[in-house]
Amino acid sequence: MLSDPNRPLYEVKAGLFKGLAHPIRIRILEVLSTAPEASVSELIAATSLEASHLSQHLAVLRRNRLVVADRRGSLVYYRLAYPQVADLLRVARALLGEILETTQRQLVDQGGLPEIPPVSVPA
Amino acid sequence: MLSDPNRPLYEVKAGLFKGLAHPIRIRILEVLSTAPEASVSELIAATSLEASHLSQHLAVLRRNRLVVADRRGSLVYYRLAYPQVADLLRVARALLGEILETTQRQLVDQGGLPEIPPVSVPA
DNA sequence: TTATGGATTGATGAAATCATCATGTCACAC
DNA sequence: GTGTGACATGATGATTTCATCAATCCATAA
Repeated sequence: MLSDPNRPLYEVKAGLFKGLAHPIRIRILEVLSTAPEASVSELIAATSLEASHLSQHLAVLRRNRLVVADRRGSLVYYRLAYPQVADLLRVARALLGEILETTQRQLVDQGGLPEIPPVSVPA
Repeated sequence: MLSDPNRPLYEVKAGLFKGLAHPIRIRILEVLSTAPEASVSELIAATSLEASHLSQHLAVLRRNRLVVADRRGSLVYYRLAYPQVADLLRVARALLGEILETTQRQLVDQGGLPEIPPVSVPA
């Protein structure tokens, strides 16, 4: 595998997922999936994060080419770099729904009552 | 956001991506996407990893419910926990293709010759 | 020019992850 | 029972990521 010509590709792909591997960044991308764009101020409002903390995560998303930014006047607007990012989130949500549902059912089947009422998957 | 009822969902979803955020694990999932199942020995052969190292990554995948294992005799067979995992990889590959293509084009447009010939996206 | 609001960058320590190696478990043969 | 092959788990340092805070940059207003 070390000499696999596709190896760099796996790295890049893993980098893509790495960009997604944080709740805050998922949240940011979800917001940008529902609106064509959002300024940093709007994102601060939507996430209630401290500016610099949000900015750090935006930098990660930029580095992994998941979002693009452009400055207009004194504000910076962010949007998804590709519509496929929204696709990815959609597929992930579908998979997640399956996982949660199955896990839930397994708990019930094992005799123990589910501790938590069936979770809805709105996000 | 701290009081967002969907917050735990973002965490679970991020956990999902976290499970994917490593080249080796991507590689493992790609192998399992093309075959209905594979034993650990077969995965060792496919990845040329040391047994315990592979096992660690398989544990991560199991914890994040991306694969399931069952033991038959003295061998342990792994397969994707849900077909949607393959979907996710497919969508990721499509997005990755876009990213690489666009990045490539931007480099050319900026006047510098691309250092690397156009990358194919077979994996 | 200075000041101010909006956003990013840099530096720090805490926390999680990765890679390696040693140990432990499970199934089967003897 | 012992031994062996096939995997998994635990412990360790090295690396990376996260969260917080201070400092900086950039655009506009005064």
